[in-house]
Amino acid sequence: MPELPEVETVRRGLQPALEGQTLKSVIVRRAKLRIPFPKDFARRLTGSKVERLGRRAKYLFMHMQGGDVAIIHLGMTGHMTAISGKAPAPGKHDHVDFCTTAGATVRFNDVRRFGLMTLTTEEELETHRLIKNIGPDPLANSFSHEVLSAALKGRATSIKAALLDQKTVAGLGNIYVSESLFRSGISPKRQAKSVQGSRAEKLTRAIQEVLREAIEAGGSTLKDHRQPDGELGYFQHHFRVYGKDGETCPNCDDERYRIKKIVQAGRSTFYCSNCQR
DNA sequence: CTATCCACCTGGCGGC
DNA sequence: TGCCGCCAGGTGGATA
Repeated sequence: MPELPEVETVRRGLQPALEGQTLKSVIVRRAKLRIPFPKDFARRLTGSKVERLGRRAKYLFMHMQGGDVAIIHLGMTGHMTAISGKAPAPGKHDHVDFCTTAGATVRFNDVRRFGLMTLTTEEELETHRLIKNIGPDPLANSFSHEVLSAALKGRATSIKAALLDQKTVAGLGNIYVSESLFRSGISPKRQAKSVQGSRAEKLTRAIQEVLREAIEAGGSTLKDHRQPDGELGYFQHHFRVYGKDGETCPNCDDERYRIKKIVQAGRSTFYCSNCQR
């Protein structure tokens, strides 16, 4: 499911069930997702209070009283559901339950198991191996077109590949890269280093707009994504190019340039060759 | 450093 | 109905 807007939607949706609550039990039903759980994962979290939920790019953080931080990534198909009252029997892909003393259960489900959970501390969060190399979060105050231009400078790879690379900007995935490039009129095939000046400004604006609108819409539900209350996201209805190959472009509407689907770095890209240069 | 390929997993869909 | 290949919102390690 999850690019930045979906993860942010999950964070917001889990706040009522978790923030300020004490974990009565943590049940891990599978020792390993993408990476093994720390052996003391459940023990260290049990009995602690969740101070707040944070997010950096596609990573969700559970900041615990006492200084521990649980790092959670949803991979491709991970989602989290907040259940009030008695939780139903876990299904095949319900890998973890966080149960609070207030009687709520937050359940992590991940069909493909590309997600991960691990533990660190406040002091070591910024230097954690999963976190230390990722680039700026595009919705953070520190992000700007200057930061983006600098990250793209000198890079011969395509702008599509550069934006998917979490070291450039952290949080975009396959959907929102295509949508951002469309909104800024930039071809996904253009060399990253040529996106400078006004192009970088337009792209920065487009990225921020797309992400904000998507969060507002509860993210995009293609298959797996659900908000923690079970609601679907509905930003997929606002896609302009993603998954729309063969349709006419919503901008130029010119029959001669229908939305194209190409493969870059092994991933599909959707764009209009007329509007994006 | 870069680019490419591949592995990690499961499930849904289309074609035969 | 079954089998097969392909595809999917992500990431990171190996390789050249």
